[in-house]
Order: sequence, then structure tokens, then C-alpha cells
Amino acid sequence: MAKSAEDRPRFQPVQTVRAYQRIVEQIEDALADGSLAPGQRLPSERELMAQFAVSRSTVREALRVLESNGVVRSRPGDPNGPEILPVSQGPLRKQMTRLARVDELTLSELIAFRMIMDGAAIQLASRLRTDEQLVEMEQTLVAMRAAIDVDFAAFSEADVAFHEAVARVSRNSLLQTCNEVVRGVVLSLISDKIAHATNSRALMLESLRHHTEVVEAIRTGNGHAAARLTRQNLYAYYATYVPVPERDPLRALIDD
Amino acid sequence: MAKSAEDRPRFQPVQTVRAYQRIVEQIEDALADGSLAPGQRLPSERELMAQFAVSRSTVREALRVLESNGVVRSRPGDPNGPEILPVSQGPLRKQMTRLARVDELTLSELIAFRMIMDGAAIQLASRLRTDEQLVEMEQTLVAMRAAIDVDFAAFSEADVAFHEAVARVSRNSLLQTCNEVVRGVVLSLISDKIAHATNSRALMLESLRHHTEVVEAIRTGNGHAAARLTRQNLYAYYATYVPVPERDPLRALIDD
DNA sequence: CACCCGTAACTGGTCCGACCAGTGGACTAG
DNA sequence: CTAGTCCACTGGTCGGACCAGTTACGGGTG
Repeated sequence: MAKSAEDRPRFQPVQTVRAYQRIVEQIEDALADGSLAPGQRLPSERELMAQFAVSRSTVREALRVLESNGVVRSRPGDPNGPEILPVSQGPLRKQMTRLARVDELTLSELIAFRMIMDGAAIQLASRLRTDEQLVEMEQTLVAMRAAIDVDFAAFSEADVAFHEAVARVSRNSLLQTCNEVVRGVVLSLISDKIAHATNSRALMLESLRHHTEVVEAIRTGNGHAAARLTRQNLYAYYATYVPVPERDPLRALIDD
Repeated sequence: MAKSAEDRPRFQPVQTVRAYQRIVEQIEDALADGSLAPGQRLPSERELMAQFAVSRSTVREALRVLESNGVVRSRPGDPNGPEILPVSQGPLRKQMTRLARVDELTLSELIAFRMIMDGAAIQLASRLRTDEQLVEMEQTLVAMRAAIDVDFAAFSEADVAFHEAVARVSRNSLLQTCNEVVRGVVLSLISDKIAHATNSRALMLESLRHHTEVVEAIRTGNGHAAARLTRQNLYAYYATYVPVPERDPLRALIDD
């Protein structure tokens, strides 16, 4: 029985669907229902244009869309045709980066976001880590210590390695991706300022000390303390670059 | 002075950059540095092909990529040319949905992410809220109560309104956007299951009770308690849909 | 028989020129 | 000053063409 609301037809606004769009849809549908799987190949452009009964330009526009969405990859000269790629977080990261870069975000918002994400990742890690993974994290601390004597870039790299290890332990790739994106954006905004800091060595030592405390908290399984330490660390590290009136939200994340 | 590591040039692996790709980059860069802003128009395809010194096919492929990324929109016949769109969470959501469909993102990860983000938003809100905003939030609770007697869709809508109010108070649009996207993806994954639940009224009442507790914690300014209540609420609401072995990370977020 | 190598078929990247339906602003008639 | 008409121009699609590069095949070599 049709419900009364469906008795009179509700007309949908007509939207012009362009030819290349329908090609994209067909290929994505085939991918969704499994009749097309990563690793398989698409027919060549000239054959697709025959199958879809459109010109090559139209086929190409569809392929460009699919390619920019990380669905396929075309290589010139490959007789096997375009390749269906396994789904990856790459495009998601691209979109997120665009959002973080263009959407008029304050440095304060970005850093608050990092404090939240990193804190949560640490908290998860302190509960889920194996002994083996704890050793891994401790080793990244050793690498950080060594990098201090090289230069700031090396230290920054070692720091990234630490956070990546944590993210891996936290078993949440979404957390990891968001964190990496935001860290990248924040760094691009203030890396020059940090690199030119006269007391960069002191900053690095301080940062290392904080990281060591965090790992200690992870060892004892005190997730809450580890998360708080992480947020405090980030605040201490970045707060100077945030205008004073915008620091309130950041402080709201550390005094609890 | 060049550092020793830079004495011998480090060659980068050469990657063929296709013409349409460089057009995309130029336009995205212009968008990133502000020389191109949403609402503005791009020159017509024929003029772009003159400016970039490429053929129209190449210009079009670039425009298709930008269009599929939600950056521009072309309408046939529009003498003003393609329109620069404001950044939207649509493409981000599309990518996330794609990942969730193939289990690259598990439901457990998504829900953990929601617990983290929502908890943090509540914590921020409890510190930053004005009395006026507190009243707003209390009013959304009234709306939720009323919606219970309508149906689940109405309740879900009222719930969204509550979370949006909280996000506004937390003054972090990145937090807000990420949360909205993930909420949408989660809902699209399990909304059918929830709608068919026999005890949906009980679920809604329980959810309302939890929300009321959270608002109470916000009123008293107890950010930590409010955040914990929020995470517990989400866990209670969603855990049944998460396979048992994947619940560990979720529990790690609530027992502290 | 196994292996190496040159070649030819075919691929994707790009360009050109063309046609069409539709839009929107300018221009004209009232 | 308004309302209606018209046309320049837009994007969507098509067909054909050329090029550089990859790959698989087959023939020559050990």
C-alpha cells in the first residue's frame, strides 16, 4: 500500500546529467557491486568510447574524474589499459587538507584539534599497546635524542616518527590521517618561525623531556595522565604562536 | 654556508606532470593564497585555453577534476564562466564513505572518532559557553523530548540540532566539520538497523536522559565529566553494532 | 633449447576544428 | 520605463589527427 504522501507524484528537480558523469557512475557502481575489483584493468580509452558510445574526449573526462578520486590510474603506453587502484586514504587526506587550508581556520583551532587528536591517540595507545610496541616507542625517543645534535629538521622528523608509532598503536587510521593532515598544515604555518627560534635547542630538549614523560605514562597504562601530558606538551610547544585572546580554548583542554 | 648534505645535489625522481594537472595546481594554488576566492568566476574555457596556452580538451580535463573535487562548477551557457565554490564537506564525506564501504575504515574506528570529537566539543563547550548559549542547548533538549512522540527521524534531527549547537559553542569549525562528516557516514552505515529496532522508543528515552545529564554537567562547568558522559552515551548508543573484538578501543575511551 | 633484443602495434596525452542547445545580457518596441 | 526579442557566447560533445612512450611479440643469437 502506498502511503498517502505518495498518492500524488512528488516531482524531483531535473538535473542535467552529463555524459562523462554517467560513465563515472557506471564504473563506480561496477566497483561497488564487485563486478570490478582493484588490480583489474579497464578497457583502453578507444574501446571504452565504443562500449559507451561516446567520443574519446568524454571517456577521458570520466577517467580524469576517476583518477582524481584515486579510483583508477592511467599510464601512457600500457596495453592493459587503466588500472583499478585499491582504495586508499590519499584522496581523503587531500580533501581534508583542502578543508584545513582554505576554510579560514585559526591557528588556535588547528592546534586545539591537534591537542584533541594527539591526546586521544596517546590515551588509546596506553591501553592497547603491546610490550613490543612500547619498545618501539621508546626507540623513537632514542632517535629523537640523537637528532637534537643534528638539526631541527632531523628532530622534527624523529618527532613525526614518534607520533606515527603512537597512531599505529592506537589502531585508528582515521585518527592518524586527521592528525597527519593537521600537523602538516600547522607546520606549514609556523615552521619558519620555529626554525628561526634562537633557543631551538632548548625547545627540543624540553620537547624530548615531555615525550619521555608521556611514554612513561603509557608504560604504566595511565591513559588519562598520558593524554593530559600530551595536550600540555602541545600547548607549551605552540602557545607562543597563538594570539593571547585565542588561547582560552586551548587552556580549556589542559586544565581538568 | 651550504651544509655538507647539500654539497652534492639530491636528484628528485622525475614524474611526468600532465598538462591538465599543472592547470589544476595553478588554480588550486591561486585559491590557497587567496588570489582566487569563492564566488568569483573563472574565465571561459576558450579564454583559459589561451591563458594556459593549451587546447580546450586539456582545459576541460582540468575543470572536470576541479569540479569533481567540489572546487568549481560549470554551467552551460553562463557567460560569466565557471564559478568558484565555497569549500564544502561534500567531497570529504564522499571519500570517507568510499573508504567505509570497503572496510578501509571500520565502524569501530568511526565511532571511536566520534567519541573523541564529540567529547572534546562538549568539554570545550562547558568551558566557553555563555549563559545564553546554555539556554539554547537546553531548548534543543525540549525539542528532542517532543520529537520522541513523532518518530525516529524527527528525534535524529533534533539530536543533530543539539550537537550542532554544542559545536557552535566550542568555537572550532574544524571539529564541527569533521564531526558532522563522520556522523553522516556512521548514520548511513547503520541508520537502517536503528530504525528497525523494536525498542526504538526506549533507545530515544535513554539517549535523552544522557543528553540531559551532559547539559547538566555543562551548566556546572564540569568539562571532564561532561566529556566522559558524552563518550559513554555514544558507546551505549552504538556499541551493539560494533563486533565484540573491536570494542576494546571504544572501552579504552570511557573507563578513565 | 634458452635467452636477448629490436620492432611494430597500440596506448594515453594533447591538439584542432566543428556543431549544438542553451543562457543571459543588450537592444528594441511598446 | 517596462516587456519582449534576439544574438553573441557559453559549455557539452563529437570526430579526427599526431606524438612519444610502453609492451609484447617474434626473430636472431648463443
